[in-house]
Amino acid sequence: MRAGLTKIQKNILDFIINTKVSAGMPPTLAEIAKHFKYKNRATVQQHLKAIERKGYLKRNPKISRGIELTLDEKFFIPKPVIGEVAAGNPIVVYPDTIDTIQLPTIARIPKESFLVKVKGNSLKDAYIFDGDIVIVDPNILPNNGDFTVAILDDSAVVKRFFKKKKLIELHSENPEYEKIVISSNDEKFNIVGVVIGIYRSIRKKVI
Amino acid sequence: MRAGLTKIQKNILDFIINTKVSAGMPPTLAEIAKHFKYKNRATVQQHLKAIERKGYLKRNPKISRGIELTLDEKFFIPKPVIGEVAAGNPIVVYPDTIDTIQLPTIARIPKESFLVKVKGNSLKDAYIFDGDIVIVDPNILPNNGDFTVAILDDSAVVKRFFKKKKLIELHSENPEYEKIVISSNDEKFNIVGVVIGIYRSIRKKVI
DNA sequence: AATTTCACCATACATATGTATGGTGAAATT
DNA sequence: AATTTCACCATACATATGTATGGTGAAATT
Repeated sequence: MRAGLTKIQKNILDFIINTKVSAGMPPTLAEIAKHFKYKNRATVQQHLKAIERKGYLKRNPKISRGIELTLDEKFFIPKPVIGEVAAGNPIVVYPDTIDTIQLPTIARIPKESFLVKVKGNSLKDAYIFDGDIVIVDPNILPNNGDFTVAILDDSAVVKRFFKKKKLIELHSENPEYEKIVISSNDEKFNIVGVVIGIYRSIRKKVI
Repeated sequence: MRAGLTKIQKNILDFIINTKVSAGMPPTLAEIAKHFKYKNRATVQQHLKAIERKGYLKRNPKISRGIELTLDEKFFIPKPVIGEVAAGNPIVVYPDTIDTIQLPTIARIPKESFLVKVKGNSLKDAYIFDGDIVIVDPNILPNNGDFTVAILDDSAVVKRFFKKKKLIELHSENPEYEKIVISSNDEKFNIVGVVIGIYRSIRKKVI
């Protein structure tokens, strides 16, 4: 993903995506320059030109904030957002393990919330399936029974959350999966957020 | 809804919402002025001030396009989008009938597609439930087996689409419901679009 | 060794942008 | 009858904004 972009170009593209997500609109050249501590906008201009040439965005000439993203679908993978969420603990995706998740986000969703792609069928009895995308709010605390995204030993899971006296239980919604029990102060355990919605792509193919 | 706003203020607010949906960012004062054929931006400025005073938006001073919407949730009801879709045939919602739908839209979704709220459980075997929101693309033609939104005698339905020789069949995904059979040239029948995704709000309550 | 790419810089410019101020006339309210 | 609100107008201004042009030095490529 993001093939062909240099490290700096990728950072700028990520910043644009993030600004769209958090501010609801793309940044101006000056805002990008300020963020990357460039002394002038011409540098940004040249980077944008390069990124555009590589096909990752489209510019609307003369229009302020006229940066359009041309990524596949409306889904992006904005590392920075995740960085904020899991602070120094970037979420690792184990591609072939059940229950791990991928972390994309959609162009415009509630501030600071983000999207997560579900792998595996441990939640199928709650009608959440492999490939579904769940929308996660990192700013609310989970109540018992809520679906939560949690980090466990460098892998991220979506499970139903139950807090007991000294333990936390993570339940699946599929009898084939056993519940996970962790002590509340386990350092390898971290709650990322609460699932507030799910999204599923339905059409098999566009012909 | 939109209580307290004058007709003109409401139109301006709707235009802002629509611009956010279609262009991915709010308009500038000049763009609003152009759309409403105002000779200068000061008029727009004063309207925005009034709309802000009534609590429907928040302005970020000095920032271009710095108009933030403060509406409940991220859901709006942008008449114009629907108008395009059902062209002169506004979708009627029968609140107590099974299978009818409501038509809201989300702040940022694929261009020209829109959202539809499902009522009834006729699609439950496809894991689409009462209250789910389906995302509809009006620009693709349905293939057999696609979920489609169709208008039938002034009521809108979400069903699986099958085209036979001279007939069109609309199937439910629930054995309790019979299929609907219409002749292809029935004037009271109209395909609105194809369901490309579903969205479900999951959290019961924020405490 | 020569050339290209990459990542910056400075400067300049037309125009876009938000904002401030003051004004007009009609309609609604007090 | 006096006042306020509403819906526009014109003009002015500082600064934001995208863009164009030309330049430097390091790294990568040919």
